[in-house]
Amino acid sequence: MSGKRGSSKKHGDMELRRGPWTLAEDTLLVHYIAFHGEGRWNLLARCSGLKRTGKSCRLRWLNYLKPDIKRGNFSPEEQHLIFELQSKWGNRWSRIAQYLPGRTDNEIKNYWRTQMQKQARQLKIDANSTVFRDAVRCCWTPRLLEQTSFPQPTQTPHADTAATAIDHPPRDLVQELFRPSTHCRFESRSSYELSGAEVRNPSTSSAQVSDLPESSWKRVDELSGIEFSPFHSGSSVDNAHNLGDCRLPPMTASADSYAASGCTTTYNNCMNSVGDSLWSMDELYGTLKTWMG
DNA sequence: AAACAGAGCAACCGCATGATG
DNA sequence: GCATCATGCGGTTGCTCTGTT
Repeated sequence: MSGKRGSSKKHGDMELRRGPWTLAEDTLLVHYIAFHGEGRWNLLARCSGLKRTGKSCRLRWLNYLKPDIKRGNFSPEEQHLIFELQSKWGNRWSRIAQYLPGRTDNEIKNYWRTQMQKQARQLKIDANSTVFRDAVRCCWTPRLLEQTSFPQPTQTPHADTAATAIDHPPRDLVQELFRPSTHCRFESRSSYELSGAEVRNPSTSSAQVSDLPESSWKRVDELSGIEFSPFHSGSSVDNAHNLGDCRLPPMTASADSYAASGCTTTYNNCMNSVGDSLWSMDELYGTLKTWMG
């Protein structure tokens, strides 16, 4: 990147400030917007007396000063929604942010990078890999669901209506998004290879999801304006929703049998690494046992 | 207590897109 | 159709804080 933060640079005849905003600048910006409203950021930058670019003013307002911005940790609902929507859409942070009222794309982006990629690092798995997504879906999702209660939305968002504000994502959307996790199955043999490279079993990969009536998924589309059909195929992003059938080695099998099958690394890494972070070991074991009956 | 490392996050940049003349 | 400007988005940087040694 050219230029360090905190320095200033010429813009026409004016010396532009950069770097962290001061309280005085914040106050000035807030008051200006209170009187003149948002938008026309370059004009705002010139007329407000702020020695900042319009871009900088906009960013500061949207990411920090705007009154409805929510602060603090992400709730389980929010965490799960971020995961699901990122799986679906990739790094479309502004789009994802539309479904998390009060959260900014920047905040979500930072959250994803720090939290998710930290988990992936600990598991020694690529955060973008199917292995990691499956691990999160099967180990983390149920825990989030336990902690989750979704009040009815006050308004339904639409993918093409960026300015629509909601208090919560649509209940049906969330239920459908979360549904695949309830279909997780543990089989006696892992379909994963070492080092994060995965081999999926195409014969069973969507069996559980396919049990769902397609109409229910279409209903979600109508409500949310976004496509969550698990029946679509094609891009990897779309395929991320075909993961209703999660495969991990059974907990009761011996280590030797895993070693023989050559698929212990991912699983062991998972079990050895997750205890101090996203998942607690006790809860994870409990969840796994529940699933296994 | 000091030094160091890593995480978190605010802010910057380049690029894409849309609006306007 | 083209040029210019404004706005928005996603990737990246680097400062600050916190935990560890």
